[in-house]
Amino acid sequence: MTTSEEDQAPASLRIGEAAERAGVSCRTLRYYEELGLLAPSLHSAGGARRYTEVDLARLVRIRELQELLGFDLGEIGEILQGEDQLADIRSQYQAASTAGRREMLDWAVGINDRLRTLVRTKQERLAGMMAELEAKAQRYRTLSAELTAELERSAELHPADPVAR
Amino acid sequence: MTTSEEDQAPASLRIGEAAERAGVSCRTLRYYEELGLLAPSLHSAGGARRYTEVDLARLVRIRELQELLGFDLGEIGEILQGEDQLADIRSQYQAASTAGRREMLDWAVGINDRLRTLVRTKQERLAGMMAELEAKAQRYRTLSAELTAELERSAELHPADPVAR
DNA sequence: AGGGAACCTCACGTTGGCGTAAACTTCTCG
DNA sequence: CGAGAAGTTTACGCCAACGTGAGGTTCCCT
Repeated sequence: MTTSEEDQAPASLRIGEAAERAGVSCRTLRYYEELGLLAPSLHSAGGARRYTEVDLARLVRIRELQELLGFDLGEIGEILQGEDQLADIRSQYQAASTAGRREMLDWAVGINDRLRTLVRTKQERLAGMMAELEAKAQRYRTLSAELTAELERSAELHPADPVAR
Repeated sequence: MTTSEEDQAPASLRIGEAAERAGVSCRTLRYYEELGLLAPSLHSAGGARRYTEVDLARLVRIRELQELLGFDLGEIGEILQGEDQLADIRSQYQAASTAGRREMLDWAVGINDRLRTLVRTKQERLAGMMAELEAKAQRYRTLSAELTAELERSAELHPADPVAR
């Protein structure tokens, strides 16, 4: 009956495992920590970093903001900060005044809006690019057919083609 | 009767105009030229760069490959190179042997396929991200409603609120 | 218990993609 | 035709985002 604990296993990963699963280097993880982007939620007795699945999810999030949306690590820090504050609100719901909560919420909503707009823009640009690429692919198919026809004509003119075996 | 000339006007832009229209700096244009990515198709008598609309389109293409797809300038060079060769095929159609043309065409098709796959992948990841963002936005709306309700309850308990004017 | 793999903290090195200053020439417009 | 704006080359500068040792500690497995 572990109903109230759900997934209590910390499932702690060492830095090498975490890095490999996210497709980055150990150095990158330590660098993110140095920038205050991602701190392992646990440490071994000897001081080795231990990452949870939650940490890993955050890492993946960072990489998406970086690679997909093209933010630099400073901007990513600001974005995550707002969300972290909101997470705090939910867990310690009494911590802030109503007005303070409203302020934080509005801030997070603002970021969310901007992100969604940015994603939409990227989606549209990508769609445009995809259209061009497909048009080009179509032209390539035409060209390829022409070349094949040319080759066959040439084969008819010179039917004797020495082929081994 | 300029039927056979169509758009003969070179519409040549100076480097500053070209840069501004593409949203980059002059230095960037010179740098791209240095890397062999983008050469102005014309020069003034004194040696000043003159860009055509075609050049500008190429510049926009470079920027899309860079910002949207995240290629570095070296990779972009390789991509453009294949397409340039193919453009050569079409204009000087006699220049290469049939086999040679087939080879170039296959190369360009390969690049096109890879690009389309990459764009598709990005589109899917962006869609996933958008879904998360919208889910989050929905949660925010719920939270906001709760806060508003809380505020109104508080207003009923303390109706006397001194307001100027 | 012991030994190799993995981890730790400095701290300096590297690379891409331009920014910027200097010294000079060219363009363009009144 | 003259002058200020814009362009040219050359060359050093700069920052983000890590890479790469060095030298030492810890983990973990048998």
